[in-house]
Amino acid sequence: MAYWLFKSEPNAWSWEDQKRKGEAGEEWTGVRNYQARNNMREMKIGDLGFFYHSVKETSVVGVVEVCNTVHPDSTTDDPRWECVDIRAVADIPRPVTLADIKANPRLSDMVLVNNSRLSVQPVSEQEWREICRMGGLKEAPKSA
DNA sequence: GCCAACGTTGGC
DNA sequence: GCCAACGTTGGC
Repeated sequence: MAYWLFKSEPNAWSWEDQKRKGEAGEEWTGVRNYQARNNMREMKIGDLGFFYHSVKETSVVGVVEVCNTVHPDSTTDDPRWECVDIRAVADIPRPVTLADIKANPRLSDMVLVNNSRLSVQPVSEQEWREICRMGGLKEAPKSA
């Protein structure tokens, strides 16, 4: 069971859009970066992730679950690009901003802080619990 | 809107 | 295989 973080610019694909897809979830398309793709290759059904709004809000706003392992990205014919499917699991009661994360020494090793351009990134269990706590989630959501 | 950081492309 | 040029991302 691993933890991840998915970044999206809300103008392109927002947490609201993701929630609208409900239980069925949606393909996480559009990744054109090898490192991010390789992270998706590692994902298993039931892995949990944070949904992060980049650019405008710069905050963690939701929790998602991986509901389909990696497969070709339907938005391109280029066989190099693959993606997983994710579905919304829970709102973060109090969104955790990038400023909050940067201000927390326990999170100083987060990829989000040190490699801001990687759009799909791993999150350690400690980081996962800390952000859940900061966001007002009493306990980290369990996967179905 | 600017710019730093990073990734990719392509000439040599 | 190196590196300059270019494009994109994303924080501020």
